[in-house]
Amino acid sequence: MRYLVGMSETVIPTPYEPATIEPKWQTRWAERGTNEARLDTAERPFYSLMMFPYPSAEGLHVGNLFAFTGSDISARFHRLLGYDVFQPLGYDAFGIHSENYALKMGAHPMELTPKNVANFQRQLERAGLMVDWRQKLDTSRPEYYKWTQWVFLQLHKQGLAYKKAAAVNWCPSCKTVLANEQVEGGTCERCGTTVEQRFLEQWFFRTSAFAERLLNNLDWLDWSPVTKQAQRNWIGRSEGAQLSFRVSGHDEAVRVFTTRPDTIFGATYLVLAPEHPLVAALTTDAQREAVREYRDTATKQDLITRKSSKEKTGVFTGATATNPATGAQIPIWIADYVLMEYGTGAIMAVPGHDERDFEFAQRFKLPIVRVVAGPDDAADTPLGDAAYTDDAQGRLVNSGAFDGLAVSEAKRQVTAWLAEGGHGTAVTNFRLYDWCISRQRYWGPPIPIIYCDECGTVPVPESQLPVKLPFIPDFKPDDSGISPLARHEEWYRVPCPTCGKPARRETDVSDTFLDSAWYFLRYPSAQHTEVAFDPARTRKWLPVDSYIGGNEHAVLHLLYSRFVTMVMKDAGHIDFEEPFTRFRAHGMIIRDGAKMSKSKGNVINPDVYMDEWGTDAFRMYLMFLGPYEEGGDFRDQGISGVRRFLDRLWASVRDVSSEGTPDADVMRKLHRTIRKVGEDSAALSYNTAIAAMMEYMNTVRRSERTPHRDELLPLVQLTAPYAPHLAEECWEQLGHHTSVFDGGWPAFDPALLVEETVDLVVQVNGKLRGKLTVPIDVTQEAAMALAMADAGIAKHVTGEPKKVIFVPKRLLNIVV
RNA sequence: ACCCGGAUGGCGAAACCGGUAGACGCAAGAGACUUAAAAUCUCUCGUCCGUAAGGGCAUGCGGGUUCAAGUCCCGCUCCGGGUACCA
Repeated sequence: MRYLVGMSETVIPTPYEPATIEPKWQTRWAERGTNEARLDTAERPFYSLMMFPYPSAEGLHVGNLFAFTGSDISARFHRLLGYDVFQPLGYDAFGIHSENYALKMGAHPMELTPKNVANFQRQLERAGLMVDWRQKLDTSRPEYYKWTQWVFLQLHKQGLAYKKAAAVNWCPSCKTVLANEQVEGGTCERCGTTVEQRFLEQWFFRTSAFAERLLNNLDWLDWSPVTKQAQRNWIGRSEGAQLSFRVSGHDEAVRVFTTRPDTIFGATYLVLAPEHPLVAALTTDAQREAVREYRDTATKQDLITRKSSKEKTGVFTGATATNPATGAQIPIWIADYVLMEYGTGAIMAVPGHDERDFEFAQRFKLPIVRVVAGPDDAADTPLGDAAYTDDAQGRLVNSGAFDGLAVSEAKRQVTAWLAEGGHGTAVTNFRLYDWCISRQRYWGPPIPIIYCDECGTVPVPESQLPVKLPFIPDFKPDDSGISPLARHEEWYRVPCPTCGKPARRETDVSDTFLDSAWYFLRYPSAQHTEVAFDPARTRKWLPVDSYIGGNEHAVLHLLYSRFVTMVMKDAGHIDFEEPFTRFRAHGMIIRDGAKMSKSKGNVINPDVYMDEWGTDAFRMYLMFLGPYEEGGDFRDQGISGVRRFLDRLWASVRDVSSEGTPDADVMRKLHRTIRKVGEDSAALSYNTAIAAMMEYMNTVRRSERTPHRDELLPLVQLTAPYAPHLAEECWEQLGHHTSVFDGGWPAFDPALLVEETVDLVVQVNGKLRGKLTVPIDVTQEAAMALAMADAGIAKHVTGEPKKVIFVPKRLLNIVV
């Protein structure tokens, strides 16, 4: 350090003051349009997307900032690599979150939301993100939801939007229908109230028709494996057979889905879901009363009791069916452990080889037959107190001609045999169901449909969009189960667009997930008023090159976005069917080992930390506290280390000299650091990239010389994605007049990475006994000779070595 | 129950393909500077035995493979997330 406090020269070190330089650069970026992408003329477009927040009144959460910063670093890094990076951001402002908050505060969402958005905007601008704010979106603005409604109409046009009465999850507290995804363990995801069943006419999208395609494309998408796995599980493909059981004395057959057609010889009864349409027809007079009673309890019961009680219940219908394999008459039962929503709503029960059927059969004293034997079982080995479900080892028994076959082979042969006899076919079944998009709420885009007595269901003509959400003071839902809009005749009474006769609007609004299922298509064209997305812009920027977000959206948002994109492709609006080429799931920030929540009082207000430490230090700390894709534990003390690094960088840049030549050892370390930080930044290993920069900073300072300009300038560039304000300021200090982000990424010189010597580890019997500094290309013989010349090593080697393992550049292991 | 993750010093964490376990940072201790404190700088810092040299033990637990295991295999325990009677 050369702070000469004397008469001739006084250099007063300027301390690093984020409070001064951060606003300075934010203003300058805005003035110069630094963060704006060349939307029409970009040569190497790179679309960097982060999940947009819903603007809560609490303001920006650290979790948001953690997510955004990680994406921002990736975007800035790509820009430095020479890409034209477009990084937009907006607000997912519609939806139950916002509406519930307004209800709680006694405010109106139409007034509250803009305030929350403004607050978020203020916080986000502080965060120093490289966002092109010209393209900002707000899903609750008519300019946006006009096109959300347009998206609905495209689906409707293709027959992919339909209406049906469905049992829905009804939250008596939120007074609304919930998607299955919003129900957690039978309770409302938002308020924890026990969910009930109700029947309502709902709009659905045919997501299930895309199940196979949604599944197959996962094979080639560059996504985080965890996210792909979550989607695969959600789509839930299973192969099996659909089989028919003829009902004795009736024309009907009961169709069942099974993944174990090989066990049909052990099917000793059938079970229908209580809601199954055949129940009434099959039930015998003697059983009618018992069945009616059971059915009533089951269907009226709320979902939590029905699904959480493991105890099996059911009732006999009095009817029997023929097992097509054995010819036996088997009883038909109804039980609520069979779900109407999955498969055919009916099963063949094989108690010997299915745990649930086993339990049920025991309870109701139904016959249990073994048709699969394990390697240690004989055909008549009793099953004991559990079903035998091992399909990898089992072989068929008591199954006529199929005895002895392994399960997988038996599945094929039995299915073929049954198909020949006209009893069924092989089918693939999916767990994925259609997406219910109706919400009986206020704060969402009205579904653009009109009901006319003459013309039926009429889509609102595109020219009449948007169907504006009116300002109504009584937006609160009530338990009538209808939308608040249905109380406003002046709004819903409209002439039919086709015949002009009096008609009425659909009063439901659509699910928030529809808003976010296409927003990435809108960003590049956010200012276009005539189209949802401009064809040229879309061709240039989409699909998204990099999408980073939380894995909590693995199955809903990401799946719906993929679905909508496929539909748009099929409709000819775009020429790709997968919206996100690369997706990475980031981790979650916890505090003191627990998720942050208001009730635990461990919530972090980013403003406080940005005030105290500066935005750059806060950003960098968030990235340093753990692996980005795993998250980490937030600790207040941890920030000081990152801030110290920035202080040191600042001080070194102040001290820098252009005279003389840089230190050769420092330069070697520098080039290794450039390579490491580049690789780690690309891989989202931000914590180790930062560690490498710190290490290099230490090297520079420990050389105890005035740092040379060439030693520090590249470090400033490496730091830029992480601490953009500081980097800009240092870059300017070092004599530049344009943005550091237009200065490129430093290249490393491979020649400087070549090592001449290496530390060779010497082990005796696998134990570390010494280290030798040897030429990089040392031979085994030479290394051995050097090792034996080292007394500390030689004393462990008694007699002739039995074996010597030599790994060049790494180690020598002498086995005695 | 099932499907994913994860478990490494006092703490957050590193460790490419099996090859020096603990990089980087926090906290702590000692020292320098200071009237003093803060800040800054330097050093120490897994653990046990030993004055030291040196040696033993250590990556949730128990086995195994290997010259060599945090890393691979088998069997568990605990924690986090997701799904949940999916036939």
